[in-house]
Amino acid sequence: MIPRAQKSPVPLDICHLAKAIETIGDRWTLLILRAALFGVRRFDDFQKELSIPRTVLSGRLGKLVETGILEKQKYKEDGKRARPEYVLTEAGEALRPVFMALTQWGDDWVSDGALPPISFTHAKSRQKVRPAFVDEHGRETLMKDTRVSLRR
Amino acid sequence: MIPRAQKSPVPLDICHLAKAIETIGDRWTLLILRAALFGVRRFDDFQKELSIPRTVLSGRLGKLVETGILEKQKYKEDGKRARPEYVLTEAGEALRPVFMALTQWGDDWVSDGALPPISFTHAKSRQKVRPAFVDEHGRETLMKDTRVSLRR
DNA sequence: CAGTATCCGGTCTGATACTG
DNA sequence: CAGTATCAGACCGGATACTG
Repeated sequence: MIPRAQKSPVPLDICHLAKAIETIGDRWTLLILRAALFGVRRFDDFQKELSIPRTVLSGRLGKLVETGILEKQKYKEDGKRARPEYVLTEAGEALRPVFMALTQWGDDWVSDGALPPISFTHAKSRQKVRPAFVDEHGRETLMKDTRVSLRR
Repeated sequence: MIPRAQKSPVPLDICHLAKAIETIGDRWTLLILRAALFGVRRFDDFQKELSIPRTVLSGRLGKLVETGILEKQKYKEDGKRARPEYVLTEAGEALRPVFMALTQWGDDWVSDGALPPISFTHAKSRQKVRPAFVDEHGRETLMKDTRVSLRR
C-alpha cells in the first residue's frame, strides 16, 4: 500500500492531472465526451441521448471547442443546407484510453454483477484488448511495480 | 476516424462507463481521489491541499466511503487518541490506471509545453511506463486496431 | 436542426463559527 | 484534528419559448 502523505508530491497549480480534471472533470462534459467517442456529433443527437438541457449542452460544447477537444465542422446532406457538427480533434481522440480505462473500472466495480455490455477487441485477431501499462518495448508492466518519479 | 452515430451503442442506464461517471465524475471527487492516490489520507490534509470547504469535503468523503472507494479506518499516534483516516479500498486502488491515463493526456495536451512534473517508471528497470492497450498475452495493441464489440 | 433568451428553484460553494 | 452548523450568493439544471 502507498504510504501516507501529508500532501501530493506535485503542487496543484502545476499538476497536469489537476489541469486535466479542471478541463474535462464534470458530469456533463464527461457524458458528452463518452457519446462523442461513440461517434455522436450533432447537437440534437447529444441532447436526445443525454436529456441534457439545451443551454447547458450549448455551453459545454462551446468550452470543449475552446479547449481544442472538439472541432466545429460543417456537414451537408443532399438538398439540405450545411449544418454544424462537433468532431473530436486529435486531443479529443487521445482521451479514448482514459475512457477505456474508466469503462474497465466500471465493469469491475460498479456493475452490480452485470456482464459488460461491450468489450474491446483487436480488429483482426478478435482477441480481447484491455488497458494496461507497458514499458518502452511495449511489454506489459504490473501496476505494483510502477513508481512515481519526480522530475528535478 | 470513427463514423458518425446518432446514438451510443449502449443505453445510458446500463452503461458501466456512465455509472462510473456518475460515481466519481465531479471536480472535487476527482481532486480528492488524485490526492488519495498520492497517499493523502486525513481530513485536514485533504482540506489544506485542495482548499476545499470543510462541508463539501465531509460530504464527498462520506459518499466515497458509501460507494466503497474509500474506507474509514482509525490510526493512532503515540500518546494521542485515535483518529480517522480515509484509505483507498481495492476498488479505489483500481482507479490508478484511470488517473495515470488522464495524467498522460494532461502531459500531452494541457501542459502548455511544460515538461511533466512526474513520470511513471518501472521499480527495478527504471524504464518509463506508459498507459497502453494489450491483448491477452500482454502484448501492446495499437488503438487504431481496437474495435468495440457489442455483447448479444 | 441548432441554437439563444429567459426564468425559477435547487444545489453547491465558500466563509465563518462552533464542538468534542 | 475532525468534523457539524449556519448562511448568503453563485452557479447549475430543467422547462419553455423564440429565431434563422
